[in-house]
Amino acid sequence: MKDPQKVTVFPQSPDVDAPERHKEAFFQVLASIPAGKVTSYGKVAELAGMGRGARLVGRWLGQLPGGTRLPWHRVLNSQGKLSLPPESTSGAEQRRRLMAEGILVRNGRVNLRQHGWP
DNA sequence: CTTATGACGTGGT
DNA sequence: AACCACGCCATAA
Repeated sequence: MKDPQKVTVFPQSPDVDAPERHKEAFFQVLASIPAGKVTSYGKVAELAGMGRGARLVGRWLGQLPGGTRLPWHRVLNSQGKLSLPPESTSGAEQRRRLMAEGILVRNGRVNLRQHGWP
């Protein structure tokens, strides 16, 4: 328990600190995506036990600090397409990083058959 | 309290 | 492949 104050006396209280666990799991999953591989927002959510939290994963990725070491660039949509605008700074950076890991990006998309993880 | 808004996903045209 | 309509869900307005 992170905060003893939140330990409720009500047996059926809502799980109020689920978001904290989710974020924790989210970081762990993100950090475990191997170089040279990619996964999807939905898959990250699933692996982190967030259910249908794909959009939330996207939000959190966008909030990562600029200098993070976490491989945010290895997360694409379920079709293997980069969701970041290709002309944007971050979009170009994502493409650059993927290519640098030996992942071919053609028309803003990568081959999941080849680089999909898990 | 309602609407709008997404680094989303799925299913149908 | 491209588009669209919904569903989803936390946040913002």
